[in-house]
This record gives sequence, structure tokens and C-alpha cells, in this order.
Amino acid sequence: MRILYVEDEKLLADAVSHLLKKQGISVDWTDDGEEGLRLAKKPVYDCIVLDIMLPKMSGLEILEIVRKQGIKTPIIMLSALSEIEDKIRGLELGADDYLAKPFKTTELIARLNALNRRPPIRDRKILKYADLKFDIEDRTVNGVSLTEKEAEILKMLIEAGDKTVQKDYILGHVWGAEMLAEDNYVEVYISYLRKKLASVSKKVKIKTVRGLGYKLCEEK
Amino acid sequence: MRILYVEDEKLLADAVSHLLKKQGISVDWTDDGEEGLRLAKKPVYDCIVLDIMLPKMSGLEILEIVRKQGIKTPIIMLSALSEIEDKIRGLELGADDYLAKPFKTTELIARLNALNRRPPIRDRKILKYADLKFDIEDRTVNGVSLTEKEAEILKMLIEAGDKTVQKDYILGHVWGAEMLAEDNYVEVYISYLRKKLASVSKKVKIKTVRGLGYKLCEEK
DNA sequence: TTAAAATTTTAAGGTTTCTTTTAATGACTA
DNA sequence: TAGTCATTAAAAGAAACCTTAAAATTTTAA
Repeated sequence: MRILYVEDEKLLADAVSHLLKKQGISVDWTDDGEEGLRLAKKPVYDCIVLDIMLPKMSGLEILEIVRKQGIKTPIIMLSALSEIEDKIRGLELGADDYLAKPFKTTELIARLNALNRRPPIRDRKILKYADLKFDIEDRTVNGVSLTEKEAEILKMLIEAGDKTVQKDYILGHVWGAEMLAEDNYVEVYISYLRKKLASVSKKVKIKTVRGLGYKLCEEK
Repeated sequence: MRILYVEDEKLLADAVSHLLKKQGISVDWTDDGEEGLRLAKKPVYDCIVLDIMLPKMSGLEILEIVRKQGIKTPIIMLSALSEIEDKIRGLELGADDYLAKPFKTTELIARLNALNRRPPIRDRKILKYADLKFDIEDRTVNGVSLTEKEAEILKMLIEAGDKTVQKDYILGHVWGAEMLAEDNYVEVYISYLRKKLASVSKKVKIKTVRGLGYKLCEEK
């Protein structure tokens, strides 16, 4: 896990960073609001921890701008005990959690973990056809892994359902506009796919529609 | 609430104790480091307040010993303004907060309350996958120790379970946002990890998903 | 502070896997 | 049956990946 920590008290920041690193959490630290805003836009952080009192630009301002740009990275706000109204304001602006200073680092760790336990934004897409389960991210069908081209073709076939996918269509979409590619490429890959599907399902076959293309079908 | 207060300035200690008692906080005071250590081990205190400059044994030493013995009582360090590095060191050693001298007693009370707002749950987290046991704090898998980067990567892989972790994701979250890093870094570290895992488990392997990333798998 | 140790980065060569190409053979239909 | 279309195997080529060792850097200990 990697977090961005915007905090102007260097001592506190050092100590907290050190403890977080012990937990296997990488920390990018800055004491500057503007720098914080710039970094916050990078899509590598699992969480952003924002102190409210900062030079140049307050944590609340950063929060507001970041959220207005549609960035959904979880954000935890930090503030001194007295600034209670800031808590409300922060949550209204789209913060995910709030921690009063002083806080125990274990508490911060607990909250970081809590925020990252919730289902990841990109949910796992699994295409299904009969007894086939095709995991796009893993590039596997029922466990066996496919190469990139195999996967692209299978995706088309499953998405087409029982309809025929034309050979030219596959050629155009998998090999692209550079029409140096030949019909035979598709034929070769269909062959590979058939072999892998056979090892994984008795039911599903790729049927060829002569002169047109291919489609999936389910046999009993 | 009951606290242990280790402080060698008797006048200050008396004054602070008096004010805390007014707030219903019982104070056990000692001016002696060794005595402090002995008392600190007793599981009766809600918080321990440790001055750093002490005769015989410094507050930092007490802190270190106490934490090494697995005692989780919240600890607040006190230090003069000048002893800046001590603060960092204190937090690194497992202190929960620090307060610079001179301080207002109200401030101390606020922090005592803050630390006791929540139950102190500092559990040692051990991630597991098949027969792997990965201790995050120790940075060891089944006994063998990992470097920081190795550990971060293994943590990601275990947390992903059987899902593929993309190479770019690893790069971004381990090496950071500024993207000077190259693919080869990941490959090198995967190689190191494989070597260490092999020495520790026959079952678990890191599988590469070509063009995508890596994932753990368990072999029979 | 310096020296030693550990870790990280760099770089190069080797290996594996995937893609493309070729081509021989088999199957369909006009 | 001729001619088109489909399947398969196998090779050559390309790209991704692995490993290693040494250089550079950071950390640790004295």
C-alpha cells in the first residue's frame, strides 16, 4: 500500500512515516499544500492523509479540488482537537474518515486498512457462457491461462453469445487496421482456443460457420 | 483513569499531579528511571508519561524495554524543546505521543483523553497464504527475512490472493509516482522473492502472467 | 565519523513464451 | 472432381521475461 501524507510538522511526519513503513506501507510525504495537490492527482495512492492546517493551501482546499476533479482516492483528514467543525466540513467535501490530533499511529494504520478493505474500485469482471468462466483480468478460462490474442478472441465470442462473429471482424479488431494480416491467422488462433477449451469444458465448442466466421455453442 | 508519571523535577511533578487529580486522574509518580521501569510493567496504568531526561535510566531506555516486552500501555514522552531528535526516536520506539516542555497541563489532559478514547489494539498482523506466514513487522516469511521492497511486493501478492497483480501496479505502488522506475526493477525483485520463497515453501510459487503481471499459486 | 554490511539500481546476456509465417493435409460444395 | 475453405503442425522471428553480477547507494554499527 502506498499513501500520500501531507503534513507540515516534520517531526511528526518522520515518526509516523517510520511506523507506517514498518507495516509495509510506503509513504510519500510533503509539507507543502500545492505539492500535495499535484501528487494527489497521481493514480498511485491507496489513500491520502491530509492535515488541515498547512502553509499556502489548507487540507480542506486540497480535498475540495481533488474531489471536484473526480479523483476517488480515499482521503483521511487530520486536525487538532479544537477544530471540530472542520471535521464536519471535511466529511461534507468528500473525505472518507477523520482523525483528531494527537492520534496513535496504530489508529491511523487501522483506518488505512479499513478504507482499503472495502471492495476495490475496479471489480473483477468475469464473462460467462454455459460452464465457461472467463476472467478478463487474469486472462484465464476456468483456470487455464490464455495468451493475449487468444483472450481477445474468446472475449468477442462470449460477448456475441450465440451469434456468429465474422472472421473479418476478428481480424480487424484483434490485428488492427494494418491489413497485412491474413485470414489464416484467425484460423490458427481458433485452433489454439479449441484445444484449450476442450481441456476445460466438455460442453462448449467453437462452431465454424463456413464462409462467415465462428460462434460458440453448447452441446449436451 | 490511572497513570504512571516518571519525572525528576519534583516541583513540576507535584504541580502536574495536583492538577491531574483535580480531573479525576490518579497519578503514581516516581523520579527514578529504574523504579519507573518496574512500575511500567504493571498492567494497571491507562497511560505512562515519561520524561526523557532522568537519572540512572533515560525515558527512551524505559520506553524501549517496555515495548520490547510486549507491553502496550499508551506512552507519552516529555522532552525539552531542544531534544528534537528524541521525539522522533521516541515515536519510532513505540511511543504514542510526545509533548514538548514546558507544556500546559490542560494539553496533557487532552492527550491523555485522546489516547484513552479507543481501546489500544496493537495486534501483530500475520498474513497467510497456503503454508506461508508473512510477519509484516518483522518482515519475515516463515523465518527468512525480506528486504523492504521484497516485503512490499509479497504483501501485495498475498493480499491479492489468487488474483493477478499487474506489473505497473507494483511499480507505481512500490517505487512511487514519479515513474523513473523501469519494468526490470520488478523482474529483479520477483526473482529475489522466488529464491527466498523456494527456500521456505515447496508449494507456493510466483506465477507470471505474461503481459500482465504476477500472482501466487499453490502447487500440489 | 568512518568502515562495513545490506539493499537497491543498472546493465547485459540468456531463456522462455508468444506471435507470425509457411505449408501440408483434410473437408466441404458447386 | 475442382476449387475453395479449414485445420493443424511446425519453424522462424519477436517480445517479454529471468537471472546474475557488479556498481551505486543507503543503512548500520563501531
